[in-house]
Amino acid sequence: MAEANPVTPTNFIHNIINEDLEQNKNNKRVHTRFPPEPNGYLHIGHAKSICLNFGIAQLYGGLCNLRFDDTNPTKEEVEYVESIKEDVKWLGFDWGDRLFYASDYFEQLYEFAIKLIKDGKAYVCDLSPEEIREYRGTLTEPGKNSPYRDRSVEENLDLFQRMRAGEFPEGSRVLRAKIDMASPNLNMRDPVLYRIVKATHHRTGDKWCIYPMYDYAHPISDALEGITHSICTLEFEDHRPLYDWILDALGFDVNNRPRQIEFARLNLTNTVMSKRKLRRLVEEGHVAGWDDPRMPTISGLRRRGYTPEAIRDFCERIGVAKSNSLVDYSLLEHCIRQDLNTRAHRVMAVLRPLKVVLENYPEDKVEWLEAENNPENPEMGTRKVPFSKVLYIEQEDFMENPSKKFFRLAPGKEVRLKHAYIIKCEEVVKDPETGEIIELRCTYDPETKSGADNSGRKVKGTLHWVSAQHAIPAEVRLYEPLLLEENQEEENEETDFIEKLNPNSLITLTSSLVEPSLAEAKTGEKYQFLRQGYFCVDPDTAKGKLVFNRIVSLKDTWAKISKK
RNA sequence: UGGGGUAUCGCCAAGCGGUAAGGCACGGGACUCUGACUCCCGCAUUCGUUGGUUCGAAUCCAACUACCCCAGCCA
Repeated sequence: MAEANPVTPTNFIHNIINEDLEQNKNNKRVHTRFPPEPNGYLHIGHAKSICLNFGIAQLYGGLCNLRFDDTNPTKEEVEYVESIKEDVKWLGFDWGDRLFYASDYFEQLYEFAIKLIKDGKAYVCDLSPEEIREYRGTLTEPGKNSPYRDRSVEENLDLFQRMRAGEFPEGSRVLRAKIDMASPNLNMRDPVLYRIVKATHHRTGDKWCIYPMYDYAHPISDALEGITHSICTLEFEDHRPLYDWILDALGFDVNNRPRQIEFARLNLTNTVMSKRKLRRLVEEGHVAGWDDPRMPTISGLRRRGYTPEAIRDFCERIGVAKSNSLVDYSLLEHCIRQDLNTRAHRVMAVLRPLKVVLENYPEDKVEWLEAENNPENPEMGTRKVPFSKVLYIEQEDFMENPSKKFFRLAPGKEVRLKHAYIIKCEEVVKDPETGEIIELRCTYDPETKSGADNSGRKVKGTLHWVSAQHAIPAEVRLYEPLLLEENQEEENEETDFIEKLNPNSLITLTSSLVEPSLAEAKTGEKYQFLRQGYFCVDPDTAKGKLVFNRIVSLKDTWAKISKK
C-alpha cells in the first residue's frame, strides 16, 4: 500500500519501555496483551488499543496475547468472544497460540486468595453491599473498618472455602483485601476480591459460584502470562496502586513483573463510543445491528467498506497520549480515501439519473469504449463501457441557470462525457405539469472521441454517465454521521444522546444506475464511483439486486464553492 | 472539600534546558478527459495563567486556573 505521508509513531509508552529495557527489567522482554471483556462488540477505540499492544510487540520483537477478561458471567457471552476474535484477526493481528481467558486461571486465582488469607492480607466480610458502601466513606471522609476485618485466619479460610462450596447465598459475603479504610484512594479501602455469583459461566459452566473481581484477576493474569507492560485506559490510573499491591502481596519480583501503563481512550466527533450507548442504538433499533455501516464498531466499519489498512493507519496517526482527546472524523475519512485511491477500480454509476438523448447519434449504434480501471495504477488494466444514443447523467451535473463557476452541463454549454465524447446541451425538456426537468436533448461531436480527439477543443467539465439500455439498476445507501453534534460527551442530565441522532444518517437511493461491468460485483468489493466516492458491495446484495454502501465521498471542492 | 490525571495551532500530536516536528482541517496556486489524486505555497515570535531560577525555559521551581477520572459485590 502506498502511503504518501507515513507517520513514525513515537509516544510516551515507547519511552517507558525503553527505560525499562535499559534497566534490564523483565530480562529485556517486551510482552503485551489485549484484554477485552466479551460483553460487546469491538469498536474503533478498541482498534486503537489493539494496534498499540500488538504494535509494541512487533516494534520490540516481543509478543502480544489475546486474553478475554471473563470474570463476570452475568454479562459475558460466547457470541462476543467469537466476534472479538474475528475482528482482531481481520484487523491483521495474530496472537499465535496465545489465546487466553482469565477463567483459565480461576483455580490459581483461588489458591492465591488462600495465600492472601493465610498471610492475613484478606478476609471474608459479611457486610451487605449497602453496608460496604456506607463503610467505605466518601471522597473527602475516610471509611471505617468492617466489623469482620479481624476474623481469624482459620475462620476466613473456612468461610472462603464454604463460599466456594456454594453454602452461602449470592451477595451475602465477599472476600476483601485488608489494606487501608482511610486511604485517600477509594480503591485501596479494602477492595472486594471475590463475590458470590450463582450464574453459569460461558466457559466454566457451573463449576464456580465465586468469581474474582477485575482488580484482583487482572494483575495476576498478567503476571502468570509473563506480561511486561499492561496497557489500559486512563480511568484505571487510580487502580494502579491496587494492581501493584496485589503483586507485592503475592510476592512477585519487582524487577520481573508487569507494570500498568495508562493512555487516553479514543473519542471521535459525531459518534458515540461507549458500549452502553452502542448497545442502546442496537437494542432500541436506531441502527440495524452491531454491524450497521453507521456504527463505529469494527464490524460496522468493515461492512461500510473500511479496510484494515486504513484503520491501522488511522490508529498510528492519532497517536497515543494521556490527554483526553476528540479526534476529528475527517482523519478517518482521509485514511480510507488514501488507501482506496490506489486500490479501488474506477467505475461509473449515476446515483440520481437525468435522461440525456443525443439527437445526432444513430438510433441503434452501440460503441464499446475503453476505460482505464485506475489512473493511479495502469497495471489494473482497462475495461469496455457501452455508449449509445440514450444516456443518463447525474441530476446535479446539470443546471438551467448556472453560475459562472459551474463547469458542468447547462443550456448551450458543452461538457465531456468521461471516456466518450464532448456533448452540447441543445434543449431542456420539462414535465408540463410540474416543471421538473425530465430530459436533456443534446448533440455529440464525433470528432472528440476519447483517445482519438483531434478537435483541439478543451472543455472545463467532465461528467460520468451510463448508457440507458445497458445500465444496471442498483440501490445505493448514503451515510452521514450518527450524531449531529461533534461532541456527545457534553451531554447533560436531561438531554439524551438519542435525541441528537442525525435523522439523515442513512439515505437510501433506489433508482441508481451502474455500468454493466458491475453486474457480477461481489459482496465486500470496493469501487470508486467516478466523481462520487468510494462504495462497497453490501451483503444485502442478492441475485438481480445490487446494493452499495457509500464508504466515503470524494473530496468535493465544488460543494464548497457552490455554498459560498 | 480528599485522591489521581491532563493542559503545545480549529482537531490530533512531537518536543525531555539551546531558541516550536508532523498529520488532519482550512486558505491560495499548478496540473487534470474524476472540480478526485498529485504537486507547490501559507497556516503557533508562541507552548493554560502569573511569578521565579538561568546567558538561555514549552521544557526546571512556585502559586494559581480550567478540564477529566474515582464513593459497582462492572470492566
